[in-house]
Amino acid sequence: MISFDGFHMEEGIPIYTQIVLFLKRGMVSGTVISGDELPSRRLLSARLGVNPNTVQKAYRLLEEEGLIQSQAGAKSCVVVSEQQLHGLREELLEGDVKPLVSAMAQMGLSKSEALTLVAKFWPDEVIT
Amino acid sequence: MISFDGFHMEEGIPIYTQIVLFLKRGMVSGTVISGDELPSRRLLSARLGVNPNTVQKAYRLLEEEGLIQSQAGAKSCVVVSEQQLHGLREELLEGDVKPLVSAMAQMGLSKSEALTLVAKFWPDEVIT
Amino acid sequence: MISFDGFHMEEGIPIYTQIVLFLKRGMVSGTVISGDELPSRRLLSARLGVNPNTVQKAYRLLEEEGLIQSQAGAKSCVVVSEQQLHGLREELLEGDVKPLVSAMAQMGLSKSEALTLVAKFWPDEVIT
Amino acid sequence: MISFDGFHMEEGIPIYTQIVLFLKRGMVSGTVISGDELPSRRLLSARLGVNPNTVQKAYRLLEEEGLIQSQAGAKSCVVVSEQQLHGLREELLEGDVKPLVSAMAQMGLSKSEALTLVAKFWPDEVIT
DNA sequence: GTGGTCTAGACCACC
DNA sequence: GTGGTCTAGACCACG
Repeated sequence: MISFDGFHMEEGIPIYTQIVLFLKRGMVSGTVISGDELPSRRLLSARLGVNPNTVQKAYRLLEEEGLIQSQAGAKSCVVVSEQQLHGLREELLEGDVKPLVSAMAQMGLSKSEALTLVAKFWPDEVIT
Repeated sequence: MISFDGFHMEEGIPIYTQIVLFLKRGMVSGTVISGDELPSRRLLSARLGVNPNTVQKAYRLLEEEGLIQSQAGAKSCVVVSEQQLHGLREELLEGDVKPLVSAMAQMGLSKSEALTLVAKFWPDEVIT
Repeated sequence: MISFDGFHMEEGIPIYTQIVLFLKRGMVSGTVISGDELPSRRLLSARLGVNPNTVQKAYRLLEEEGLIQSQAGAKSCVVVSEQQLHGLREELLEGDVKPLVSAMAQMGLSKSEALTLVAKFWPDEVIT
Repeated sequence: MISFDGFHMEEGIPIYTQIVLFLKRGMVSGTVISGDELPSRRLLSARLGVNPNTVQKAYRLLEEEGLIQSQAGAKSCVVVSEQQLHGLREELLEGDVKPLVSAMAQMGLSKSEALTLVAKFWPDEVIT
């Protein structure tokens, strides 16, 4: 069962989009792999404090992309190919980094200032 | 008169929010300073291809934050204190960098991988 | 044992409702009479290709209307009085004919056009 | 502006389906013709006592069938070709008459009994 | 004022 | 218990 530890809601972005992104990022990072079971609509909606339909919409979008499979009465589970993973990685990096770079450039930051800032906000590396 | 060169719309974010952010970023970067005149609602809406009401909403929000002043029959203009600028800078950096760091960490990237990526996406420095 | 020959599912109407209607119509037509045994939930669900719970719900509704009787460990059977039959007939005819008449009137058909259409769709009379 | 006089809700059928059917029947009858304006989502939802989204769903389905056109900020209006009208007529008659015939046949009525019943329920012809 | 989207709660059929 | 659908209310961008 996929845990949603580390998930935190962000204002201004549709919740179902945040759920979709969280799972896609997990797939790219390898913490979410093919065969993993997704929490049910009810369980996750209770966990996140949102409506079951919001979770359902996220799952439906992922299913339309072919990243998960759902069957009535059975648990939904992840089914993602290596090829899809590669595409996902590109898609996510573009979507995350480009707006940041655009915003920082608009704020007049130089490349080195930007890198320093990102480094500053990066959480302390944990030795595991 | 403030130019909106470099402004480009992004899907999924309310347009008035994008206008507000563009102006705030300009203030932080120093390209938008106290006393600068804002284009009229009609002019800017035509320039951006959006509805005048959308521009109006952006201006209203900025005025409520005390960053611009509007008077009937006169051009709106920027009025931002040094103190406000400092707060703005923190607010914007937090809002831009934190989600990126969060997203990249979720994707399993290390700090150095993230920095390399940001550097890769940074536009070539222009000698002006 | 009541046969469900001639039963066919219709989309957009709850299945349990269709089962209830099928049996009520059989009672009105005389093909289902007091004392007739109903197929077990398991048997009928297999026969119709639906879930046993769906059959159970249909049987429960009929029992609440006093049209059938169920006893633990025994076959359910039909128990319907002459008075109930009369009421059923009115209820079903109203429920079936009124919407049709309403729909056809909305479509601008005259009474005679409507009758011709019904006649046209009526299956060929079978000599038995 | 299309009037919804004569519309009455029926239990057990999705409301948006009833709205779609009402309009389709109007098109077939000629009371709803190309160019007619539809009431706005808000107006009709208030008129019928339902949620604006329910009306919107009906309108969206009709638009996907190419029977009406919607534009943000403008009234939705009917655009239906002669060819579509012919197909609509067949579709509606099938959908209305077939279930009735099926139901009456299940109740053991003969063709002539059925016709008599339909005639009996038909509203008195009005001389206009 | 218009239509479009997001979030929400209840019900249904099914395992 | 599961996923799917219908109805509902608030917000957004737009004319």
